[in-house]
This record gives sequence, C-alpha cells and structure tokens, in this order.
Amino acid sequence: MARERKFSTDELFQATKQLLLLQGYEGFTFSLLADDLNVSRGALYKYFDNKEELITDYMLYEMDRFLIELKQIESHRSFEAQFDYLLSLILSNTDIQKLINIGKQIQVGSNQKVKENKHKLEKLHIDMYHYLQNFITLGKEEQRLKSHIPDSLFLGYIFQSVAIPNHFGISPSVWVSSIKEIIRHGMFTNT
Amino acid sequence: MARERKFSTDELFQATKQLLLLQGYEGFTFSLLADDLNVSRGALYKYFDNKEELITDYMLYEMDRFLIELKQIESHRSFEAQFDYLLSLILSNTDIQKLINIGKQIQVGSNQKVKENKHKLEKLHIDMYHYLQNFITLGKEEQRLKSHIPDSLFLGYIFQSVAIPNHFGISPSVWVSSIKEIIRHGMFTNT
DNA sequence: ATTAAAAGTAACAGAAGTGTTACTTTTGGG
DNA sequence: CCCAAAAGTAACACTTCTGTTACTTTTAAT
Repeated sequence: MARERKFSTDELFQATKQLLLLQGYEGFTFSLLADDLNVSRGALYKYFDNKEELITDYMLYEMDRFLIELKQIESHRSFEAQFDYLLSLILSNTDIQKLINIGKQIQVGSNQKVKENKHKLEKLHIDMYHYLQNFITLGKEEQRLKSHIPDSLFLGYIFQSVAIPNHFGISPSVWVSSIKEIIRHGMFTNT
Repeated sequence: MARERKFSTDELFQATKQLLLLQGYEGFTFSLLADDLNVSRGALYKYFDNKEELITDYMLYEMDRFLIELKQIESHRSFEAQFDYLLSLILSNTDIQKLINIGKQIQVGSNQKVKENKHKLEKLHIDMYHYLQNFITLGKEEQRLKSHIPDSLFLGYIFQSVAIPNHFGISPSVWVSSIKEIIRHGMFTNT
C-alpha cells in the first residue's frame, strides 16, 4: 500500500554517525543529513520531530549494538580472557567514546520522546557499567588487578587507552600489543 | 587619545575558552561571546574579521602560555623529576587536549591571517613534541622507559591519562597517585 | 575648546537552519 | 482499475548568525 522508502534505517543511522563524528553535535543539521541520503529535508521530519529525537534514537541503536557485544564478555571465564576480549572489543569500536561525549551535549527540551530516550540511554549506560564492574571485581578476586586502585579509574583508563591517536602510523599489531603491555605493567622498567 | 576598552584581551580569551569548552566549535558564536563581555557584537569585529581568526588567535595565546610552562621541564635533570613535573603540569591543564581537538575542527577559508595562525600553531605543536621527545629519549637513556614501546605511544598515553573523567569523585590525591602508579607499573599485579 | 583616533552601537541585508503545510508520487489490496 | 496509505517534495514563515555600514561616545593631545 505504501511507496518504497529511499533510505533504510541502517543507512540513515550510518549517515548520522558519520556526520556526528565529522561535524559534532552543533554542526549536525537536517540539511546535511538529507543531502547525504539524497532525500528532501522534509522527508526526515516524517520520522523525527527534531535533531534531538533523531540523535537520541541513533544513540540508542548504537548503544544497543555495543552492549550486545559487551554482554559476551561473560562467556569468558577467566579474567585474563575477559581482558583480551574487552580490549579487542573496544579497539574495534573506537568511535563509541566520542559518540558518548557528543551525547552529553544533547539538551532535553520539552519533547517527551527525547526525555524517554535520555532515560533509556542512562539505563544502558548503567548496564554497561554493570558488566564492566563484574569484570573489575573478577580481576580483583583473581588478584590480577591492584586492589588499592579505584575501580572507576581502571575502567576510565582502559577506555581512554584506545582513544590515543596513532599519529605516526605505528603498525596495528605493534600498537595493540604495546597498549596491552602498558595497561598491564606500565611504561616503566622494573628497577 | 582613545576611549577606554570595555574588556581586556585576557577577559576576551577567558570568555572564549569557557564558551569553546561549553559549546564546542560549531556552537561558538560572536553573539554568545559579546553577551558574555557585555558588549555589542559589532565591537568584536573591530578586532577579529571572523570566528576562525578569533579562535586561532586564542589558541596561539593558550598554546604559548602552556609551552612556557612546558619548557621548564628542562630545568629538571633526572628523568624521574621530569616525569613528576610533566604529570602535574598536564593535570593542571586538563582543558588543553580538549582545546587542541576543537582546534582541529577549524576550517581554513580564504582569510590570510587564519592561514598564518594555523601555521604558527603547527610550529608550536612541533615545539611541544620537541620538548617531550627529549623527555622520552632521556627516559630510555636512563633505562627507566621500556625500550620496545613506540615513543608516540608514551606521549599519547600520558596525555590521555589526565582526560579520564573522575565521575565518582575520587579524592584528588588518591586519583593522582593512582594515575602515576598505573602509568609507571600498570594495573596488573606482579605475578 | 577643538578635534581626531579609537571604542562602541544599532540596524540592515544576506545566508542558513528549523518546523510546518499543502501538495505530488508511488504502490499494492480490494 | 481505483484509491487510500505511506513516502516524498517544494515552499513559506520564522529564527539565528554573519559581516558591514553609518552612526555616536569617549578620550587625550594640541
């Protein structure tokens, strides 16, 4: 009964992601997105009332996808295996932190849908910390993680590590193994 | 011969910094800045042709200030002392990385002044790496830094460390000493 | 007191984003 | 075949930011 859509939800979210990373929250506009999708700006308003609603919808989609992968950390029994899994997961989702930061800039207006989305996002954020907290706790139980360091610092540290710009084009294998080495035992020699 | 200015260069740059951190590059406008300074928008155009020129001017000012402090790293002889100095310097300039990232978003238009400023900024950036490279080299010479880890990763790591959000309000002293501990010897126990 | 330089303002026109409305196009079930 | 639902468009009114111009205000040197 209906006409065929010119773009899929997936294409829309991919374009949204690309624009957000490139232009930032304030620089993101419906015009740019519409151009990317070869569609008129008005068409987008058929699906989203405004920028906030679109972006929070996208964030939920992205966060859902990430959490499904993160959840699998529990399928690894030892701390060491979970560590490896977490690191490679984060390294293949480098954009997530940037997007989370952009998400913080979203102002909740009067729009009800946006408020709901923000609440759902907070819930997912807590879910994320839940999985990671278990990971940290396991590490301390197995006495692999230093007991006197605050949990939140461990997590922050691991997340930040992957955001280091590889500006001089070090080969990925050297880069990743170096990062793991530093996270495990630091950059100082044992003297 | 001239009327007294309603704002000093310092006030202007402070307001610019605050707005940039709060609103980001795209969200920054002359209107917001003028309001902050209790001055008309037009007045700002007496000093800067456009947003790019103002922001690059500000970046130069900020970078200059930072480099003067960084330069003093050379007054410390041992690697260990330089490490302590660098860490506390970076920890008291947490905004610098955010600002550097915002700086990357600046599009060079046709404006000649902006082109010059971007060149000067690149030069200062190289100067910064020069000082830090000496620091790394010293660390490797003193055999305090692991020799098989790429230099650029050491630097990226130290800079990223201070960007970790202290979301759960760990006390500054515990926070700082924990960060230093992790940078030095990692988060794993020695087993 | 005059005056010229520097500082500041108010207002205009143009560009770009937003949200809405009235319209056209496509499509498959009856 | 037709027609209603969903998709899409073009255009309008509104807002905000930009850069400029013509103007007023302050100030200190003469």
